[in-house]
Amino acid sequence: MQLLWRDPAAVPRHGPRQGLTIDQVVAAATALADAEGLAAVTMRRVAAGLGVVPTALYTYVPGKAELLDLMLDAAYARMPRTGTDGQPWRQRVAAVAAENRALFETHPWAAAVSTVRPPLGPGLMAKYEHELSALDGLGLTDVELDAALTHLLTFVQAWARAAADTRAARRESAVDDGQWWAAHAPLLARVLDPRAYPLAVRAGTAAGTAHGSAYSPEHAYDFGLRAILDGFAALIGGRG
Amino acid sequence: MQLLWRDPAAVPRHGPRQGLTIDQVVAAATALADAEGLAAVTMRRVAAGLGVVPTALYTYVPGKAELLDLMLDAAYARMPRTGTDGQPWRQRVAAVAAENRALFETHPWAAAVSTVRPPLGPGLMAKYEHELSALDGLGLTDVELDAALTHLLTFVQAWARAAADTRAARRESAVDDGQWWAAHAPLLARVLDPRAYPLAVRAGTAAGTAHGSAYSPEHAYDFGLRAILDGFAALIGGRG
DNA sequence: TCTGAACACTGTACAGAGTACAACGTCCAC
DNA sequence: GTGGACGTTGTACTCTGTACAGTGTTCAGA
Repeated sequence: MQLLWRDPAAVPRHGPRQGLTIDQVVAAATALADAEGLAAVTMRRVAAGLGVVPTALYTYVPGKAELLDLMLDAAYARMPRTGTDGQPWRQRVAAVAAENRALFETHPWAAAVSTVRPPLGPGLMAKYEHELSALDGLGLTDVELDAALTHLLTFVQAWARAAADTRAARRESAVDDGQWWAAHAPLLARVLDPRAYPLAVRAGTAAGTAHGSAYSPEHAYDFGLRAILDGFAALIGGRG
Repeated sequence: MQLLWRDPAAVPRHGPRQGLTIDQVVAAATALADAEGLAAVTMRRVAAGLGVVPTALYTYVPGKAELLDLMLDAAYARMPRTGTDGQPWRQRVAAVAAENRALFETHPWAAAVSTVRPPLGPGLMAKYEHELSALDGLGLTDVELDAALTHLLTFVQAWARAAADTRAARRESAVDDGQWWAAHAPLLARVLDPRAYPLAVRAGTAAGTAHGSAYSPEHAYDFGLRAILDGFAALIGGRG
């Protein structure tokens, strides 16, 4: 908490000066995560990138978990915030979703870090304030405001995780979808009996041929966002 | 794949008989995950529970990832499936959500394992077939059917992850919400200026006092499920 | 019935993770 | 000037997944 807000009360008076700053540590870790994924962010590698021994980082940060918190709050702080005053509410909410989607596209690791007991820092606060403003003025109660935003953000994060997993699976399996299908076709043909699973085979085939693969992040995002907007519309409209 | 379907073509003819079965291995790993969480599922501990050396497991399973796939498919297969024929569609869909919620409550680890390129085994197929049937007959296209189910399941899984994280945070932080709040109150009061973050402070306070904590899984589930059902209603109704 | 290949299982080993701990050197307040 | 506080380092520990060589067991074919 003190770290997140860069509390001046936490800086010591005695001793040698620190050779680095917290922001340098956070920036190095973020660069590593952007380039090679969250798994590459080890204390050893972050330290090596800064020309320092691993345990030296522990004077800047109590542990790895706190470092991740700082990375996330800093990423929140850097998010571009679109001005959508005067636009219809559906566009405003869609813009919030798009901003979060963009965050997860520039920082795929951000979708993977846990967000409960979130990093209550300046970046998150600014983000929260901005996103609430997009939902304000629709006649929702404060509690509904918070719940609606939480619902929207949960969706975008879950989608981003799925999309990232899809990319990762595609990359690391070294076989593309066609080869994978070809390799498993004999067993699947024997086992996926349309008589045993009529709906599943029908819907699965339809989705697969429509999207070109079993799961299409693009289609899932469009469908999900539309469903959420319709759900909000019912909540607003139901009030008259 | 062959493992998931217990393909008889994969059993060898020569050599000594195996002292265990795949199902025993999967059951031991599942019991461990249920009791102590996914992090406790290490090859060493699973092996120890079976009275065997860690590397012996590699004759049953190519690696840890495949073991998790098997655990998940087995859990899917064991899910109780409610019969909801004849009920209104909102109840049918709510029942699907409740079944998945129950899965994540008996097996919290299931929410944490990645589900893209999912374990295409008998358990998943039976689950998929059953859940599609709850959404069938509403006039949706096959592609919409799949997308709607994916959307619903994504929500329940994301919710379950958040709920599990909430429980974990509560447990391991050793301080309850009141103590945490008291410890950080001075800094927060200095830093959370209502003039800087008017909406955030207002909505955050409202949500916090309404639920007794910053995030209420129960409320998030009710709100989210309702929003999703309303979204589906718009999709169905918009067709006439 | 005997033999060789196939296989299950064991023990050892390795690289890499987070971080605790003691030692060393630098700087400020008195 | 000096004592104590602090930054940084090197070493070490436990734990992870799993590769690899070795040992013993079992079955198919001669």
